[in-house]
Amino acid sequence: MPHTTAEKTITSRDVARLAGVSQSAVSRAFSPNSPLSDKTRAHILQVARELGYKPNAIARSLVSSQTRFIGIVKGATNNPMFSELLTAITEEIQKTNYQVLYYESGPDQTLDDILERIFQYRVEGVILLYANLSSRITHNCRELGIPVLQMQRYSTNAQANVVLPDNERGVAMAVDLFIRKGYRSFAYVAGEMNSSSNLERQMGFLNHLRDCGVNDPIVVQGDYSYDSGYRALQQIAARASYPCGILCANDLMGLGIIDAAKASSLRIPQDIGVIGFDDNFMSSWPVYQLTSLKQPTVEMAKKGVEVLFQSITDRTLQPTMYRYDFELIERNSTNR
Amino acid sequence: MPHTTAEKTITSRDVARLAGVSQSAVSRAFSPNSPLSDKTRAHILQVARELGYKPNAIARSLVSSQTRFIGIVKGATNNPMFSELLTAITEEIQKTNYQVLYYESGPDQTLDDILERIFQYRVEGVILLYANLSSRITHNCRELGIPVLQMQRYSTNAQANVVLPDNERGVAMAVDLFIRKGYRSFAYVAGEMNSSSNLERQMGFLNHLRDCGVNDPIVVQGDYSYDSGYRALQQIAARASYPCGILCANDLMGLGIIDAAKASSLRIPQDIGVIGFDDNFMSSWPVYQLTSLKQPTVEMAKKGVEVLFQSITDRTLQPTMYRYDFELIERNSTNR
DNA sequence: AATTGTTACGCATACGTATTCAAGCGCGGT
DNA sequence: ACCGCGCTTGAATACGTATGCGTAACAATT
Repeated sequence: MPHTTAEKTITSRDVARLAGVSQSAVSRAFSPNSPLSDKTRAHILQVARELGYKPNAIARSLVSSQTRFIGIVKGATNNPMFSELLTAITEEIQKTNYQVLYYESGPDQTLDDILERIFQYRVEGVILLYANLSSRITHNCRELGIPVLQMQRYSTNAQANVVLPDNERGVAMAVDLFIRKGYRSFAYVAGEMNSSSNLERQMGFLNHLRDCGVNDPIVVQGDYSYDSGYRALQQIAARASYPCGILCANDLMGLGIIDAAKASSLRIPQDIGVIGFDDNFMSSWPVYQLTSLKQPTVEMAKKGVEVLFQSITDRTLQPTMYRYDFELIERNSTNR
Repeated sequence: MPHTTAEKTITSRDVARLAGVSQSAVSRAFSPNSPLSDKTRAHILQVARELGYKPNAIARSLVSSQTRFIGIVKGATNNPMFSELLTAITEEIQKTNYQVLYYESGPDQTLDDILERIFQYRVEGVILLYANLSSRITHNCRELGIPVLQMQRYSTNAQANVVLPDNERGVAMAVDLFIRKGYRSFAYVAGEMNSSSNLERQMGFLNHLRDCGVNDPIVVQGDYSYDSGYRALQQIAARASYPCGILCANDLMGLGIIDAAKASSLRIPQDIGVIGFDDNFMSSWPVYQLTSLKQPTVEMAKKGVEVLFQSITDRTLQPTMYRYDFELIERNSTNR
């Protein structure tokens, strides 16, 4: 398609002509470590500014075969923690000279389309921001030699860098707190079944309880949503003995539990104690005061980006996994 | 920097050689409307698949001077509505053959950096996703002829396309509901002062109240946060007569109001009625049941993207503004 | 003054694709 | 048999930049 505007784009040649130097000099003027005398560099930059010249990153990408694109693919979720992560990761990438190509992954069918874009735009690294999707993107990216970072998702056959919380130690902290506070019966409200976080948390919870001599915790299937937490309480109430410690695979369900408990005139924290994951901003609100296991999201974002860049720089590097400790934020929901 | 991997990148020439055609034929094979016999096209695509060839979008951009990038700049906020908007807009763009370059705008100093990236990567259109930042990006983009879409933010000198809710009619609906339900005194909890949404809502509320013969509503300054809403109630309680209808510039503050009211043993909706904006997902939770003015975010995202693309296609087009009606979601917080 | 070492800079080319132009081809109409 | 037309295709070029290589300029050393 032809240019519809009459404006001519200003190239390094235009600057060169006006500055009385060669095009290469202009190019070097914009590459800090290129050999060029301070004097001419200053002159060129001056002329460039007057002309309103901006280097064309696309052309640069073509010749250097470095696009400086990082693809971020985020799954559908309304858990605010993923938005937090997105923000933290993006800010981290913005500190470098890389750009974020952002993709929203809806139902599975869209994955092929996203993959196509990632390949065609020669994205140098991919960050996966969801806990419960297939690992197809990881697979295909690896096939093409594109380094991958998975946040919040464990892979056994991981050909990807992985940054996630230490769920096992997290649930241990939760169990210990429950026991220390005198809760004697236990329940787990599960998140989506194909979520690796949920799997680890559920297994860890049951295992650690067994180690503590508890063999019959109630397990209710939820789906990470507030509503599923709300409904879960009714199932728990039907079978629980009190005081009962309820661990939820995320905060949203924990908040649902609390509201349902109030509606059932179960007392928190006397009759039931609740612990969630992720420390959503709502959890600190006075009506909730939900005890939560908080991930060091900013720290994890930093590490993830760092590791991904290492993989990009050194393509022979083996993918690695980093576990981060939760911080247990004690609030009223366990304050017996 | 030289390639660190030994893998050679596969180009259209490689495909051409193996398929026994010219490079131009390969190029045409991947452009649906280019003249090429079905037979050779099929053959080329077949060979391309075998070789694992993917067209290089960067090179394509260079020659066609169409990057197919849309820049999205999102402001710092933890209002979930902006995440919703981001999702909706991104999905809409993904239906086209454009890519999203995503930027997170922190404090004002980062704007220059973001602008630099937008220009250097030859972004074809920019979407601004915040209500309370300066219009510097809009200005600079217009100078360079880049079309801009502002969501949620009105500009008087708007050289930008603008999509936002009809705040005036929204507050009118709120006032009418309050009056119909019998609230006789009124208060407004303001959002950040440099937010255009807040300005319109505040002015509209006061004006429409005056039209209804109410001249002395209480106005409390908040900052869109839950906490500021919580604190606002105390100031309102000190001066209000009951029943009092409180309009909040967003839901988060409304939720704060509700929690604070409960703590002060003020009854909702008998003593005070609360209406917020944006219908956050928390607002429908049973403990809150906050009446809210909901924006048709998906519809607005669609229109915004559509308008932006029109501006990109026809650069002579004058920027336009679109107002969308709120939907009043009545819940218990006004159910006197 | 001659030599060496160092820095500054221009020339030419390459990156991978889209597109213009012209050529080749088959085919039907006069 | 000739011309003209539509359809395919290839050759050549352009997009805007980075960079290897060679040379010129200049400083430092003998």
